[in-house]
Amino acid sequence: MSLRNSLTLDKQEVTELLDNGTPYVIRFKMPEDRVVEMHDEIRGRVEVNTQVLDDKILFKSDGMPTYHLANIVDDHLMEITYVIRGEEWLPSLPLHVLLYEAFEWEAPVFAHLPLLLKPDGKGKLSKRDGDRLGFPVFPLQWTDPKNGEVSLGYREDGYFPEAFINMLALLGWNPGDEREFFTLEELVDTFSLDKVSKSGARFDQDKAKWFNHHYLVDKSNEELAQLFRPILDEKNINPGQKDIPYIIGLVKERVNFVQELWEQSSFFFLAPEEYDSKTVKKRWKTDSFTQMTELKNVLVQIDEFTSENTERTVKNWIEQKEYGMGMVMNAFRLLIVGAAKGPHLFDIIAVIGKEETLKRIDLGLNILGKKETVN
RNA sequence: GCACCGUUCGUCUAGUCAGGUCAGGACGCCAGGUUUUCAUCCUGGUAACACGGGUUCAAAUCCCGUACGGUGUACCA
Repeated sequence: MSLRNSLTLDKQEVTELLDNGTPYVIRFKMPEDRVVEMHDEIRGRVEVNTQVLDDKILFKSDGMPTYHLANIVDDHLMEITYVIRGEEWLPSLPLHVLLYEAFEWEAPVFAHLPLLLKPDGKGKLSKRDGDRLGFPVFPLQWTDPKNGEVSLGYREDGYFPEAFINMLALLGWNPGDEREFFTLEELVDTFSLDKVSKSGARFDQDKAKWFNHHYLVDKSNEELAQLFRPILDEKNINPGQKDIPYIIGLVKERVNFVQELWEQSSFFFLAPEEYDSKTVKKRWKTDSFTQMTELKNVLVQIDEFTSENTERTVKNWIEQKEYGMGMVMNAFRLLIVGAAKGPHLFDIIAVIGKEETLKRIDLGLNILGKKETVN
C-alpha cells in the first residue's frame, strides 16, 4: 500500500487536485535505507534504520505544523542546547535528528528521562492512577478547564515543596553517594544527567511521607505554629495564653503533615469527650478510681504547677504509696488525654494548667466510675 | 505485528563505562532497647544481581540468545 501523493501521482494529477482545492498534507520524505545514529545523554548511542520509519506529516491539512516540525523550528530559533524529555519521546528521536539534518541546523543534546511508573501493576503513571489509589500525580491541584474535573495536588495534600522536590529528584536520579536530603540549591549543584538511571521508577508513597516528616521536624516550631493556626481557627479553638510553638515542639515528631498536628495535640485544648475503649479496658483497673482520687488530692496541693514540679511530687507520692508507676500514669493519662497517646504527661498538664487538670480528673472519675470486679 | 528502550532486596537505588571485599545505603517490614502510653529515636534483622549460554584464573559487571516489561507506531503532544 502506498501513499497517494505527489510522489506517486503524475504531475498533471497533482496540479489538478491542487487547483481543485483538495485538502493535503506535507510530509517528511524519509530516506530509504539508512541507519540513523543518535546520541542520548542517558542511554548513549542509539541506532535505528529508516526502513522502519514512515513519512511523517509535517504540515496538517489545516496548514498547521505538527509537533515534530514546530518543536524543531522552535527549539532552533530559541537556541535550545539541551532537550530533556520523557522516554516516551525516544521513538521520535530519529525523525527529529533527521529534521535538524535536513535544515542543516545543529541539533541540541538529547536526554530521555525514565518514566514514572504506577505504584501497582505496570505502565507509566497516569492521572487516573492517582484518583484510583488516592494520591496526587500533580504537584499542585488542577482543574481541567474542559470538563471541570479536579485532580489532587501534592501541595493540597500537605506536602512541603522542598519535600516534594527532594522526593521527586531521587526518583530516577541519585548523587552516587549516600546523601538523600537535598535543598533545591544543592540539587542545582549536584544534579547531572549522567547519574540519571535508565529504567522507570515506581512512586512510593511511604517514602514520600517520610521525606515530608523529615522536613516538617526540621522546621521551626514558630513556622509550624503559623501553619497550624488556621486549623485551630477552623476548629473554633481559642488557644488563649497557650504557647502554640511550644506545644508544636512537643508533638511534631509524631506527625508527617501539618494537618495531622491536630489529632496529636487536640487534648491540649479540649477535654476528652470520650475515652478510647481499648485503653479503658487495659488501663482502668480496680484500683484506678481510688488512686486517681488520691492523685487529685496530691495535685491540689501543688502551687507551682510546672512539669518538673508535678512530676517530682507525683512520683514521690507513687513511691511512698508503693503504687505501680505504669498503673498510675496510664490511668492518669487516660483521664487527661482520653487515649494512650501523646507526649510526656507532665508536660501536658503543665500546659493545660492545674484547674483544667483537676477538672479532667473529676470528669473522668465520673464517667469511668469505679470498676468493681476484674474480669 | 514491527521498532526502540529497559531488567540489582517489596520500593527507590549504589556498584556496570576502566571484571576481582560475605552485592552497600534508604523507605517499608520484623525484633530488641529507651519510655508512664503512643510516636520519635537507637541497635539489630529480613530481603535482590530475570533466565540460559559464552569469554576469563575470576562476571552483577564484557558478548550472544531467551523471557519479561515499558514506550512508540495519530493530520496528539
